[in-house]
Amino acid sequence: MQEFTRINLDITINSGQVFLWDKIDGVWHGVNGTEILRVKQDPFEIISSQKKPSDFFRQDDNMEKILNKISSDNIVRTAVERFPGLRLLRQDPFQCYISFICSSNSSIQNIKQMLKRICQKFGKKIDFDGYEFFAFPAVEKLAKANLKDLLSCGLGFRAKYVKTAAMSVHSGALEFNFLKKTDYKSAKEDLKNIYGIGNKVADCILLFSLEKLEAFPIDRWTQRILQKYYSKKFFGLIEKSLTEKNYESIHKKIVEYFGPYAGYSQQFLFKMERELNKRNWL
DNA sequence: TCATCACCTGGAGA
DNA sequence: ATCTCCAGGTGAT
Repeated sequence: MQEFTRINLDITINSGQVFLWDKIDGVWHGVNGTEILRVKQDPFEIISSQKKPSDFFRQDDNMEKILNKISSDNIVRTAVERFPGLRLLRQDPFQCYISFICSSNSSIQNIKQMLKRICQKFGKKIDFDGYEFFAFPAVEKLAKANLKDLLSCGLGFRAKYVKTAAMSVHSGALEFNFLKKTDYKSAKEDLKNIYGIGNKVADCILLFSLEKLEAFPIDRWTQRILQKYYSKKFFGLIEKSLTEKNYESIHKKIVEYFGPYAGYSQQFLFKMERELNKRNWL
């Protein structure tokens, strides 16, 4: 196996993309929609509870080409050299959608807790690999959930977002399969019409579950990164607050500069900066 | 259009 | 111990 195709599970799973993964007896197990995945590092092996091949790790991406392309930027190249096994993931869209709605103004620990409780309360129990798991709930389950039950999962003010957002999917107002096919800009507009979704959350959903590799989520960390390493390149944009118009013009410049795989660039930069400022966020 | 603020909750630091 | 502050934002004013 070539070095650039080698996926590092620890690094990838601990890169802020997913929240429902645990290492059990040295083997990673995670919830992806209705399936449970069991993933071993060496030799690399993915087993799904649904006994179907999984493309969760985007094994179809041409990493040689992508890494080569994004490495034309020196900072990104450094990050790629440091974390060559980092990958974007291809998540179940509904789970990703709800996960990042829950992420607003919260910490990773807290997000994990909320999502775990949501699964336990609303998801189907699955026995797999000798362990007990809870799948991510069906759309209908969350769309019809009581606000009270959602609150008991620790969602707080996000409970109403989750309920409403699930209803939008259930009613057919929002269609993930359509968003996958349509272009970045219009998919993003559709997502942002959902109660509880702004620019940052929309970009996470687009990048992590809807095949939009040019999405570049800008949060506090990304802002810090842009200010630290790219203040000259994006002069006049990043020191302002992230207003609606400003976010859009930054993103435009970002795609101009980082290219069509800007989302991959973001993931590497993000990982490097988080690691640099490492505290207790695992 | 733009800045400020409240918001559930849990953990860290004073 | 109790309090304040803040965390990978969003919506309302």
